[in-house]
Amino acid sequence: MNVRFKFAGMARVSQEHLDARRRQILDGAARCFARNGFHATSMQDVLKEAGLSAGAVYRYFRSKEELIRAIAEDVFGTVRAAFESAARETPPPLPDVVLGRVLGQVFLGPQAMADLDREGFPRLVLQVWAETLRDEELAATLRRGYEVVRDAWTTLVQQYQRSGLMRDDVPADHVARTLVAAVQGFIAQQALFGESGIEVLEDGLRGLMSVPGGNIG
Amino acid sequence: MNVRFKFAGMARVSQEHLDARRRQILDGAARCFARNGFHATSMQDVLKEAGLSAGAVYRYFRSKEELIRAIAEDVFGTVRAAFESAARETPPPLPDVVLGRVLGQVFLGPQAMADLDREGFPRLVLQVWAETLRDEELAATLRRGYEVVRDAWTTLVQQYQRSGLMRDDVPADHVARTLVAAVQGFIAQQALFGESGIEVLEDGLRGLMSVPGGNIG
DNA sequence: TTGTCAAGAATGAATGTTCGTTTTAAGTTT
DNA sequence: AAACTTAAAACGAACATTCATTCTTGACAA
Repeated sequence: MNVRFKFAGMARVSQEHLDARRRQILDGAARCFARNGFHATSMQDVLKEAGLSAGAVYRYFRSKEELIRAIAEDVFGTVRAAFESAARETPPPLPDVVLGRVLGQVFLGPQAMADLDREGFPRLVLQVWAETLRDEELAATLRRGYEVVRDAWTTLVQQYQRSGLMRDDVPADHVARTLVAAVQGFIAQQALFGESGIEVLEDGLRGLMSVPGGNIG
Repeated sequence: MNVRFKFAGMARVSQEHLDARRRQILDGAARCFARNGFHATSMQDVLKEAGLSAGAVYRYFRSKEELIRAIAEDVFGTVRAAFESAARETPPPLPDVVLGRVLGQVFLGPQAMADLDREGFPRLVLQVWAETLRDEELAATLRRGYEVVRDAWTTLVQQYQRSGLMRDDVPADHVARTLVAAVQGFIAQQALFGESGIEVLEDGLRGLMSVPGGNIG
């Protein structure tokens, strides 16, 4: 390279190389963690899966906890992006279609976690949820993201209500939370009981949408 | 000694005492595990919480794994019982009511896990899900239980369909899975975002039930 | 009732192992 | 050869589990 000044500490390898190494570690770790959880996976498991030595990995992540957090935030980001992009569609499709879009994005979407196969990702989500219960910083991050998602979905539901598509005597954010819950539950089922098509949730919502009434309360 | 019959293994303390000790260990362990997860909880944490020594605990449970499995199966049982009893109600109430019953049972129900407070139980459920991904024996148990629940709920949905309450061009078991997913997702939300009333899910379903149409497909 | 005793129940310090992390030495690139 | 990265050995801490020991219980003799 024709750089004239070389400062002490100047990187010897390109930024792309550094980024690729980081991603190589994250991908290997994600595979391990999806398989065995964070705390039953040793750093040596991660090293082997990533094909690197301890020194290498500890150059990119100061500790196992930092690695776990990086993975968890990747997962948060992927899921959150799926929820947000589906809520932004105009005009808003009916709930069954919206939830189908979310799941499509989560499982196939713009490859934040490209390296994980379709069954790996839901497993990782469950591990991240469990870890979130132990790590107040992760919990705070998740809550912040969830608030944004819930607001977007509440707005979506209010559009249904204003257009007369949905009764407006139920709080919009209760409906929003329920839709989010359906997706979360479906992800849990994918992890626990194996893969199944997105149409399961779509059909399920269509069935529910055809039930008249419900108690006024 | 002129004792005529002395059986080896003759109980020195009452069966109630043994049962109470076992429960004391399970309750302490459940509190620890709900707080910190299975693998970030040491046996010494469990011992302290239960107020017993290592030897005492290892008399009742051969290993940490055996303790984890006992806890997990308690959790499975509690959730499964809630799903089953709600599905058995005749005549079947509308979906919003049925799901409300399930949640009521899970959070307040016949105290299988009496010792855990309301926020503790959903946390424990998430930890058990995560552990289930690592333990094929737990996974098999969960799948067996889930099949029974899904069958019961499919039957319930078929009753809706036969009575004309729900369109019958969607597979009943897809609707059943969706209802179960909504409950699972709600439990996850309880653990991750804090408590909220059962009426959130009830209202949410009522809102959805009032949406007409949905694509035929 | 009271005292005795064998066996079950409980203890907690000790054990060997495994973990995350650091250090050190060899290698690679420019 | 300088600048920097990687590999591998090594370390202390923490872990699950064991075991020699002490305490407790309840049947039975008197």
